[in-house]
Formats: sequence, structure tokens, C-alpha cells
Amino acid sequence: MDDQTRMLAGMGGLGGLSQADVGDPDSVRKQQSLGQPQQDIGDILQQIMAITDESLDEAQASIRGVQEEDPPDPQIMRLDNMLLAEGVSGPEKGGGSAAAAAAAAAAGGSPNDSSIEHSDYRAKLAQIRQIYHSELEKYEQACSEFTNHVMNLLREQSRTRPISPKEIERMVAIIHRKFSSIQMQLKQSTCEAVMILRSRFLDARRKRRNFNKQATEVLNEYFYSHLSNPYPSEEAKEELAKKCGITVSQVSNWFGNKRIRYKKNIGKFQEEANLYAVKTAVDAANVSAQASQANSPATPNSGKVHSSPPIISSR
DNA sequence: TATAATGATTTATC
DNA sequence: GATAAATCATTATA
Repeated sequence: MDDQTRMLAGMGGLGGLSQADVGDPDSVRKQQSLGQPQQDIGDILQQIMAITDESLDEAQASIRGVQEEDPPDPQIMRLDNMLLAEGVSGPEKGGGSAAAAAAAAAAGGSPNDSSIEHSDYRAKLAQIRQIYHSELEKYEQACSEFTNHVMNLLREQSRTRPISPKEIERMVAIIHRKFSSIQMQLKQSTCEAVMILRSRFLDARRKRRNFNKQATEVLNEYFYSHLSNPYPSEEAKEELAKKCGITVSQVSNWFGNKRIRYKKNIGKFQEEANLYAVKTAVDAANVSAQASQANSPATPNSGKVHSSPPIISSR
């Protein structure tokens, strides 16, 4: 069982978003056609009815619980904040495009392919958002409908026995508490679904793409022309990153990998080294030829292949 | 489809 | 914090 599956194993019914839902465009329709919420509401009614049978002490304890929640539950606050930050709750902001951009940036994707992933992420987040809001609306509606129903019942009962406003208040509080716990489950499931979605986009190893030919050439050119000290400065890394359309950390990764792999098997890279040495020499010759047309003639680079071993520090 | 190549991550070291 | 080295996970290729 992988991490994602494990995470989902704990996600229960009530509007829970499954792993399949995250990647399935039909999930919204499926959710709506399953009729699950109606069944849930039936369960809720039964639970609430059971609560009405509680002893006075238990009911009072319930109320105390409600009152204690007056300063909002830290867990709910945490969930609310996360949903807000991810763009699931709160005002529509392009389906969490900021979060998608952050995810893409953290993944170190190139500007070209990240836009594809970006829209993919946004579409899936929008799906989660839609499910979340439709479920939330259903629960809120069910809550107010049920509250009205109970109020009507109490009104009817008031004809046969005296019912204090406090008792009505108590009943309403119990109902609201029950519904808010369901909302919390919904929020929790949504948070988990968003986390799974994000982890998919953040897992760069999953989405690894080879750099394009031009980028690899630029990096190799630098590497082989600095073979005696293949450690680009921060400025050089930034320059290379810009040229290659990759991030500075990707440049660092590339040089890290290249140094170690070159050092491990210099023989294997000899041909490549020669190729880039010639290439660099030809480029230099072209540059100097152009310069000589304008100025006095300059001595071109010999094009000689590096014969001295590279100095790659070891620990 | 096995294997090589490659980009990213992790761990240890300085 | 940068880097070496080992390793992982994906992609490219024979």
C-alpha cells in the first residue's frame, strides 16, 4: 500500500473524496448520483433522535460541549485555514492558481511544461472545490430543514406540555453540534484530497522530464570548458539556468550528477569531452575570426583536448 | 522488455 | 549551505 492509499484508507463516507475522485473527471457526477448524502441524512436524523432520548444530564453535558466550542475548535480552524489557503473555500481565485503556481515552482518544472501541469492541477482542484461546496450546501440545507422540523415538533408538543425557550435553544444547539461534526469530516476529507493532489504535483521524481537537447548542450559546454574546476559560481548557475530554462537548483543537481558520474567513469565520457572541446574551440575560433575582421588578427584557440585530469574535489 | 541514461532526493561530510 | 556519494524513479533506447 503506498502513502496515498494509506492516507485515503482513513477517509470515511460523508462526502469523502477518494483517490479515484481526484483523478476522475466524472467524480462529481458519480458523487451526485450515488444518493449517499440522502442516506447519510437519514443516519443523522436517527442519531439526533437518539440524542433526544438522552437523560437531562447528558443533554446538559452536550450543551456544555457546545459552549466550550464557542472559541472555535483549533482543528476546525486549522482545516478552514488550509482550505482557504488552497483556494478550496473562500472566494473563487481561479481554482487555486496561486497554489498551482507554487506547486509547479517547487517541482522545478520548466516554464513550458508547467503550464500544462498547471491547468491539470487547477482542473482537479476545481473539481474538489465543486464537490466540497455542493456537499457543504447540502449539509447546511439539511441542517436548517431539520432544525425547522424539530422546532415544528416542539411547537406541536407545546400544546400538550410547557416547553421553555431554553429547551428549544438546547435542542437547536444539539442539532447544530451534530451537523458541524459532519462538516468537519467533510473538511478533513477535502484537505486530504488536496494534500494528495499536491503531493502528486510536488513529487518531481514522478514527473521527471529530460532537459531538452539545447539545455544539455549548454550545460555540457560549461562543464567541459571548466573541467579543471567544474564548480560554477552562483552567478554562473543563474546564467546557465536562464539559458537552459531551468531552475538554479536544477543546474546544481545537474553539475552534482555530472561531476560524480564523470569522475566514476572518465573513460566513458572521453568521447563527449573531446566533442565539446572541439565545439568550444570552433566557437572560439569563429568569435576571434569575427573579431579579427574588425580589429587586428588574434591567435585562435588550439582546439586541443584536455589532457590533464580534472580537479574534482573529494571528501 | 531489459538495460542504460538521467534528473531528483537523501544522507553524510566539511 | 555546498558538495560527494548512494540511491530512487522515471524516461529513452536497443
